[in-house]
Amino acid sequence: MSSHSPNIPCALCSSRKFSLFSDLPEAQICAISDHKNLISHRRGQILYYEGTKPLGIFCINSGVVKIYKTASNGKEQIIHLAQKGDFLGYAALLGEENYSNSSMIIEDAKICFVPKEVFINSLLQNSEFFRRVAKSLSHEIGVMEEKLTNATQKSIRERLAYVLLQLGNSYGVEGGGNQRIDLTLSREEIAGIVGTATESVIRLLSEFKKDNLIELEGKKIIIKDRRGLARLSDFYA
Amino acid sequence: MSSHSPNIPCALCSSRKFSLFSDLPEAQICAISDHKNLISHRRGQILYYEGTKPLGIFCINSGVVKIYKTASNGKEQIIHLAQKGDFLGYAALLGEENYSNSSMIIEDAKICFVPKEVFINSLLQNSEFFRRVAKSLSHEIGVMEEKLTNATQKSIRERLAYVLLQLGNSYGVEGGGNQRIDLTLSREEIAGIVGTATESVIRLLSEFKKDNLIELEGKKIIIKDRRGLARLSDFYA
DNA sequence: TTAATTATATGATATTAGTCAGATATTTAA
DNA sequence: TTAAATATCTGACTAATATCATATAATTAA
Repeated sequence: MSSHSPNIPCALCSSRKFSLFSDLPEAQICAISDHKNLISHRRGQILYYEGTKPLGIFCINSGVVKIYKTASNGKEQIIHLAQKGDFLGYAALLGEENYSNSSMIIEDAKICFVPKEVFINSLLQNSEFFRRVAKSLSHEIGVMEEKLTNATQKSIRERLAYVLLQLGNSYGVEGGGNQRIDLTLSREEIAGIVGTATESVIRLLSEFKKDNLIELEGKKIIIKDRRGLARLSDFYA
Repeated sequence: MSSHSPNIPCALCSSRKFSLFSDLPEAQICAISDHKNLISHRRGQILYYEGTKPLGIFCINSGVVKIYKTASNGKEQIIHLAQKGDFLGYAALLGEENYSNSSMIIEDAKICFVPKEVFINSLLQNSEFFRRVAKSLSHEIGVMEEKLTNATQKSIRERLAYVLLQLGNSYGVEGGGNQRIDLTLSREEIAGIVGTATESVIRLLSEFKKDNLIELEGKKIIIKDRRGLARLSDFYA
């Protein structure tokens, strides 16, 4: 399923500029580069499972990964979609806990694995790097607070509209005045992001289409009216 | 409203053993001690508001503080109840962002304020301390993931049962085979923790009482049947 | 103490969203 | 290519929970 690719050095990595590694000094980049492992993954592959022990961190070079928890009712709550430049698993590592979530490739990906010791040593040798990692963790907490508040205080319609806008921001491709979400998600996965039933997503997408807010082309969603969605999402920005 | 108390040194602080400061070396304890400020707060007082700039961190010596976000519908989502030994505001500080939430005293409290520079210097001078803070941030992320998943995948009844069990764990006083939650929360605040309407909390509490799971004495809740609540919460532990 | 305010409680109703069932479309595997 | 499996869609129904209204109790202020 997964395959090792030519191990391009971090110094030449095209996604590094998007990542926490972006300003690391030469020496540390080399140390990490020497110990990392670039692996190609196909859609559907699991990167790690909730409850298992983290042995290092993952750094996404390309592709998209969903981070999710499986609820007691069997449904997936998607916490986050991670892409190019994002780090995965460093919270579990720094928290000295097992993974609190699972992760699965949803768009073919190339991902580097950096062993725990190498990553931790980099942090300890470079407090500026440590600060950036802490900053990222802290930011994540604020994001989660926002998600929790939306989940409890907003309707499914509002949340779906908001999710579409966010997907547009992260994966949108402009064209003909519209914005095409260039990411293949099943209705069930969209439901997992919103935190609702698959049928509800299907119904609401039909409704949004009828109201000329979006266009549907199979699994692809094209946003036609961002303002309209923003109004619906109760999120004016 | 608030008053300065005799500025007891951190070295003698009774709540330090519960906090991230617990294993700090003597020299740093003194540095912090020299710059901190112990202030007494009454129920209802605001410690800080969402959107404002953090100037330091708060360390709770005694009392209880609610950390919450105000949703666009005006309702409060309570993120967390903080007590003795808990740190507040360090995520915003390390995230170099304004506060992502507000905090209000709900049980008269004594709280130390440690200025930003003093706290950051301690982190940079002591990487073990920095690691503990990062560990705490990381743990918090896992907790928030769990809360989000519960919010989207569980019913209000399940969530209320679970919240009562948690309040019992944190503020419970055993007696007569029962567990009294020794914390005054309005029904509205409980609704804010669960993420529901006040009337729903009132109704469900009445139902739990009818089913002999709890006892109600004004605002105080006595848990009579932890197993029953655990079963109801769909959380078997 | 009394009045005013606020919190709690309960009923009635409306709305939202979940579940179940069946039809069609799409994807995958033989 | 065809069959099987899976995903999407739609309708009908149900259940959960929010909202609104009103009554009572508790708390606060005059």
